[in-house]
Amino acid sequence: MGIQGLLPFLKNILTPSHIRNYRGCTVAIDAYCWLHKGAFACAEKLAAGEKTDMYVYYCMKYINMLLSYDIKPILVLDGCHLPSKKNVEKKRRERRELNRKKAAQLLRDGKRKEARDALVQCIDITPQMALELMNACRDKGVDCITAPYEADAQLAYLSQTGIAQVIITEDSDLILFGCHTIMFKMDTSGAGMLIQNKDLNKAMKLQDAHYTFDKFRYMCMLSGCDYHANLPGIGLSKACKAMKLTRQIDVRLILKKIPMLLNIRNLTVSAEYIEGFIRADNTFLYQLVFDPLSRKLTPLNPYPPGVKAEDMHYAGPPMSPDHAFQLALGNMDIQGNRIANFDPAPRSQSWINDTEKTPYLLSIWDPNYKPRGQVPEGEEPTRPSTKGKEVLLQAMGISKPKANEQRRKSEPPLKPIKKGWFR
DNA sequence: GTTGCATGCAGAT
DNA sequence: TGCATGCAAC
Ligand SMILES: [Mn+2]
Repeated sequence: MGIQGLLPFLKNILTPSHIRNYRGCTVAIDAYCWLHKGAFACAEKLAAGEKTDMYVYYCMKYINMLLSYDIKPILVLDGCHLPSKKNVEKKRRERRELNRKKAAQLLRDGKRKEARDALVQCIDITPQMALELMNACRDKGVDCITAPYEADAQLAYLSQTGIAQVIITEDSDLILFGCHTIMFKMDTSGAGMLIQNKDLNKAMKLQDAHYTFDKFRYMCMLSGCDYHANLPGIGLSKACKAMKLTRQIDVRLILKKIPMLLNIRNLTVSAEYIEGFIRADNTFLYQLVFDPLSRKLTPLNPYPPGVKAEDMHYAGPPMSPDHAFQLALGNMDIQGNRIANFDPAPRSQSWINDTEKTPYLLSIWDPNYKPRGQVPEGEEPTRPSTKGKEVLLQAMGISKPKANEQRRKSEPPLKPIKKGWFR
């Protein structure tokens, strides 16, 4: 459910943009956003259990648009359920169940229109539906990766490692996870609203010297997040005020001072609240993700000294490397059943000609793949200006290059990757 | 002004 | 997977 009211809170730094500004770049997609919207196009059939692939076509409409702008899409899907999110998932299940019953009653009353509206609210995206979309994408040479846990953290990892220059989502949580550049509300034409991590201090109206990304994240968490409730009566505005008033950096001390900072007498911050807050913070910082290059599980950010994955089961219980890899490829469902036999190896044959100069256009599973890196200062890139569509498609193993295509010289390297440089 | 909660909604004909 | 909006209450 993200952070309630965060996007309106950030309206000052949300800028209209178009995905064509990222020609030649890689864009990672929060696939379940599209899947859920696409499922509305065929809600009756899905609810009735009939076969339909209308939701696949809905998503491919976006994919094809991205390809038409010479953009390399990476589809990112949600994986296993996160212990930290137990409450939220329970709420969602109850909501779907409520709507299922409501639909049945309305149908008995003969109110077909209302019944359909309720029915629409109880459909769920199954792993089989996600697999159908992955197959359709792979037929077009589009990379897919299933996160070990939340797609949120996986997308942030792709952003921070310079694999993806833009993240496409509808979920405000992605901002807290530390993505550099996010496009919200992108329509089928490619228009959307862009937000950049480097602008967050402006939204809080804090000077650079006093701003830290930690403060921003604490502000959001104080107003309530999927992993932890807010303090009663505290929303984004008051949380922002509190974070502006303190120069403290210790989370525990900040939390204890909240009633004083906001001058709220009958507000107590229990020890349980503080410990829950820290677990939630660790879930944002250290949730397990899958690194496609090393093909291993890794925390989104490096653990502090002395901390191990076993210490943070709530941020994703560790799983075996092979399990994580097969899950990432979409070959294994979250229960551990084998559901496909996709082998990324053959794709490395698409390593030809100009892809030596653009290894970031290869499949992320290709041994020769290299991330493109960060766009300097988070600006919308103007390079490469006219790299032909043929190069991208060719690199992705789709079409042949034109015989007399004019070639640009190799581009200067972009800013090297430096994880966490913005903190 | 800010929060809390209930309600409606996402596509396509 | 999520957001927007309206309105009552503090
Ligand atoms: Mn989320």
